[in-house]
Amino acid sequence: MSATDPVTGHPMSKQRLRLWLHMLKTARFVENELRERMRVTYQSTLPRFDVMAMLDRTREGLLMSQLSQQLMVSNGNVTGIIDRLVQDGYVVRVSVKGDKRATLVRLTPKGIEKFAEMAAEHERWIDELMDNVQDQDIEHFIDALNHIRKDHQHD
Amino acid sequence: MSATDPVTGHPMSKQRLRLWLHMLKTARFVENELRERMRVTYQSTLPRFDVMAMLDRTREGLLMSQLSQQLMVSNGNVTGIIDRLVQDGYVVRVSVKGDKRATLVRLTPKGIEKFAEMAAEHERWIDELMDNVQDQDIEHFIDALNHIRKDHQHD
DNA sequence: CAAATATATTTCAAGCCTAAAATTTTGAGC
DNA sequence: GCTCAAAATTTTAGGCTTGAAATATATTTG
Repeated sequence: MSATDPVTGHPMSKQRLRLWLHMLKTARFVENELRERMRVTYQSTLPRFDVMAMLDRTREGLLMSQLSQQLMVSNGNVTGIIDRLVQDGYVVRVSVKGDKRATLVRLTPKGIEKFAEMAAEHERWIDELMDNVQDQDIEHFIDALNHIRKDHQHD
Repeated sequence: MSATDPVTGHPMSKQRLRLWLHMLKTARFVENELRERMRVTYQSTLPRFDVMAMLDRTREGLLMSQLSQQLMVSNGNVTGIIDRLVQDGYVVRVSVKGDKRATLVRLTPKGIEKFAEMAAEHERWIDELMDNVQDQDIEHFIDALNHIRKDHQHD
């Protein structure tokens, strides 16, 4: 039916499935930790943090469609998250002159300041959660991850 | 403040953050693909598949609390997913004699059959999505993943 | 045994997420 | 200018997810 591992004789698909399950479990573990810390420390969420991170990298602002594309989430989803960030005063919607359909979304000064604080803490959390991963491993690890998406995605 | 990489001079925390972002992106990509295929092919979802996979491994059934613990999701969450699986006739709730608080959850014959079909297809999907990952890499990859959870979790 | 505490589960409110439909605006082709 | 397809966004319905409160039962302790 398909390729088998020359050493173990197991089908490759079983190995890849095992890899995927481990990856899922690890990602879930880290995400659960980060979510909880975001909640307790900042009364915020990971999706909100992700959106703010994108906006922080492009201070001129981003279109709703650019946001959802970059974050790999649906359009409608971003609408709700931005609604709440606007309510909290971290983000503003700015109309795009020349195209009444589009909306530009930007961090407010308050949002920029808050994000800086959160990002620094977020980085410390990751550093702590991953303190078992040593530098020489990291590049190989990232290579392997990119390998998975190669041929499928173009970012 | 913290350790720096001897080669690049960058703080380790930046490297780890980069690793985490790549991992998140890759996991999200695979999950999005799988979700879509589950939806189109089986009119089902990944969370339902995960629950059925757990139940398939323990045919005598599992307690709600065991399910939520193993899957690393909340109690209330599992309640809803089981509700829908019961509606579809894939799962039954069985009362535990000797403890009226607890509920055992089991796959029905229909559920067992359906899961076998879905699992086979699921494995093929993973195999296809990860066809860039070769066998010699996989064990290192899994090691690195487990390294992250080490000292934090005990499963 | 009664009271308090712990355990198993469900319910609830709120946020996240998706696909699909609806809305509004833009841009081509006529 | 009109018509129609494409584009940007929001809305909607339904499922997933959480933490916290509620419910019911079991166990421990005084």
